[in-house]
Amino acid sequence: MNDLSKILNTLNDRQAEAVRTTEGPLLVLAGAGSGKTRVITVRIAYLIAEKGVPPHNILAVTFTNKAAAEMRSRVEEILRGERLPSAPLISTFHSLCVRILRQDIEALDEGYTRSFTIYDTDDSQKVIKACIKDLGFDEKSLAPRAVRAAISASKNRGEDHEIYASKVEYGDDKRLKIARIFKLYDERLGRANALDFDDLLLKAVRLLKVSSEVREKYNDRFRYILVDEYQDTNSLQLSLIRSLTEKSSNICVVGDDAQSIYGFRQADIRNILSFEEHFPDAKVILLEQNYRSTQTILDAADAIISNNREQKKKKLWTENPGGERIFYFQAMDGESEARFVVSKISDILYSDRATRVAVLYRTNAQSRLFEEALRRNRIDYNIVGGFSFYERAEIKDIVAYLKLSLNPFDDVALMRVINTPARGIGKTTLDELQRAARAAGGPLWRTIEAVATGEGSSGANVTPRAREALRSFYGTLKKLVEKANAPATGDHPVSDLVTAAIEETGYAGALRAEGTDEAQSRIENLEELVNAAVEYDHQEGNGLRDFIDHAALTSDTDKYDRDAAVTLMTIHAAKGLEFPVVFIVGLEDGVFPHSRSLSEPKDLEEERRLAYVAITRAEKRLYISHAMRRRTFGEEFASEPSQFLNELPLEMIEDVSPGPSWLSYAKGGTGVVRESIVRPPLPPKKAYTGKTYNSADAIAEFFKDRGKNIGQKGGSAPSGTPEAHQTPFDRLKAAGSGVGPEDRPSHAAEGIVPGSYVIHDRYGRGLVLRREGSGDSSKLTVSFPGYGQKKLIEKFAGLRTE
DNA sequence: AAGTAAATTTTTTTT
DNA sequence: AAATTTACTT
Repeated sequence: MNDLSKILNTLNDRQAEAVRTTEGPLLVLAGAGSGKTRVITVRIAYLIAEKGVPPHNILAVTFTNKAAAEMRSRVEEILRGERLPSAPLISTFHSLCVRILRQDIEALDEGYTRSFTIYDTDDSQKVIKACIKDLGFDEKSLAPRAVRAAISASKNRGEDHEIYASKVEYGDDKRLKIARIFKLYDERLGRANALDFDDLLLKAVRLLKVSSEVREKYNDRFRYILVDEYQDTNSLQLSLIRSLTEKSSNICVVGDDAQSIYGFRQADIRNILSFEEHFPDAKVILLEQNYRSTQTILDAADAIISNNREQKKKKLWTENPGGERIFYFQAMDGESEARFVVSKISDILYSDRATRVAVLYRTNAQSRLFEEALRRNRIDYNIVGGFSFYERAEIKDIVAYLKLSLNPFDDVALMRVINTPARGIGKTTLDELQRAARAAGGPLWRTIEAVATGEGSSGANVTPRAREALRSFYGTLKKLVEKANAPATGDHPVSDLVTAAIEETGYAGALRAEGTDEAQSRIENLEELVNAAVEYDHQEGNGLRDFIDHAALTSDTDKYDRDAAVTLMTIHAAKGLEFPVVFIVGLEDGVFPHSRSLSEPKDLEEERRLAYVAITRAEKRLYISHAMRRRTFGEEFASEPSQFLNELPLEMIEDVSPGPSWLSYAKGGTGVVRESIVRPPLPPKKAYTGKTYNSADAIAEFFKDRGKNIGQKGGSAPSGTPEAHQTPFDRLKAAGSGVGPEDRPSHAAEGIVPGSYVIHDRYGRGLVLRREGSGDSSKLTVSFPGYGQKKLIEKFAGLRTE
């Protein structure tokens, strides 16, 4: 009996069926922790070893490099010892498209050549910014960022600028402008022989549509296709898959609609829900047995997700024991939350050095507090996301030189390095060059060439000094271009080219001359880049182009070290991973769920799925925490517990907060009245300026206020919410404004403190952010979803509390 | 043209 | 609070 059949025997019936169903369309609906990756990897091995499918006929597509790398190594593990004639292609959607386009983009006949450049988000935004400026539009009303997002969304729906323009409604001035920017942007990208991230998909899809020859070629090549995380595919990705499966229809997709969390990238959950319509005669297999988590954790996840309307009913079950309850911690502020998490991590690592812990947050910005706390305690950690190696300025500079050496028409790269290091080519000169290039309708490089060589008319009027500087820059770059394009016989290794870009451009020289610590660390980073190139030369050695593509398409997520004891990352980045111990932090309304998701029920459901993903990462133990106050943009705000907390059954939560907490309130309402229930109202934000309850003064203040409230007889319960029928959420919310249900004042006005909600006749429900003044002249700043922040005179606004 | 001070912005989530 | 962009000197 060989290894593979041994492995097959360890699979459950459903999993084995998914592996053995190799022909025709197959949808595997795989719940969290149901052994999805195992099924995919064993299936690939099965196709090769059992069915005799040549490996290069197999394509597996993932969303992230991390997932692709993981899959590759696990397939290798299973097939260890087998001698294979070729390797299956396991790739992300984006690298697959790059691969196709590098081969065949010329068949698209849109003027692009195989040496096209890839623009990252940053590059695109620069082009868009320039477009806005050149069209004479106002940057205030048309933020480059927002325009980029609109264009990207359009492209991900498979719509180019013409379709976008055709959908603009009459009189919609803003979209009309965006349509014009969109058009100009695409023209400029075309002229620079550049594709943005979205174009990679868009053009590949179009190429397969336009050229039956190319389509046939890849249909013949990829006879067995697998797609991971299918619930996250968008319409472009669906088109791509459909084009590639015209002949074989051996398409296996794996996913979980409950884990669809990329709607913001136009992922369309209907792709997985309608798979059987898109691919007739599809077979569907459900994987519902969870091997990862305790029953408690699954129950918690189920409790959250069952608040969603849109979902395919699935019931996860496990043979694992019930396990511990979920630990809950309420922190005073973000810092104390981080201290709690780190002290727990410290305990956990002390008792079991081999365990792995993850801290999961909604946004990257939240990582800082945890990093600081971990560093203070000298605990090593691994952070995923945020700033990646390839995003560092010095790395991007050198990569820009390298990109230019392959495609000098890349205007963005050219502008990036033309005066980096400083060569005396200033703003005046650059403006003039850009103007001239635009007038000539050609790339910047041509204009510079004309100025530097004196051949032809550049149309640019530059000072003699600038001309001299340009001549020298032109010479430097020209040499780099020649080196990169040297014939294969005298081939330069990539590392040589990288070194040349660092040294011969004067880049390293300028840094050394600086002599600061920062410059030193930049030099070290560049050394690391050279090391990466040396490594690359040893391993793959597919030339400079591949190296640069790799840099463009690699996010830091594949730097993820699966053996690290402590990992910090966003919930998005954690998808597909599992950890014995998980901390979900920042469970506050506005943070998680994110404030931008509160107004649309659709968005809120996606946040809920995100919560589901977060919870189901945990194997044995789960901590959830939130802070009462949090600093954002340097200002401190009162924050409320996340509504998701209220969706958890209280009996499965264990409170480990030091004093009374929201949870005590919530539980108190179920019959147990604790003495410590009464808390002071949260003072208006102003009273805090600079102070925290850590300082002695503030603690004194705390007790002073506390004394006032104890024994105070509360008024009637808020209208429409009889106490007996309060939901846990209502109870928590009452606590959220620092006012227990018993203590709520009868007059609405006095209940309006920052952090509480009010109802306005016109704007509806809003969150009170700030209160200024008192009595008749008091003003409130209230944030109304859909209307923004409003400043209201309390006396005239006619506000009601809930 | 380059360096400094002041003003403005930043936080979803990712290839 | 930190980082980035713009406006002002030299």
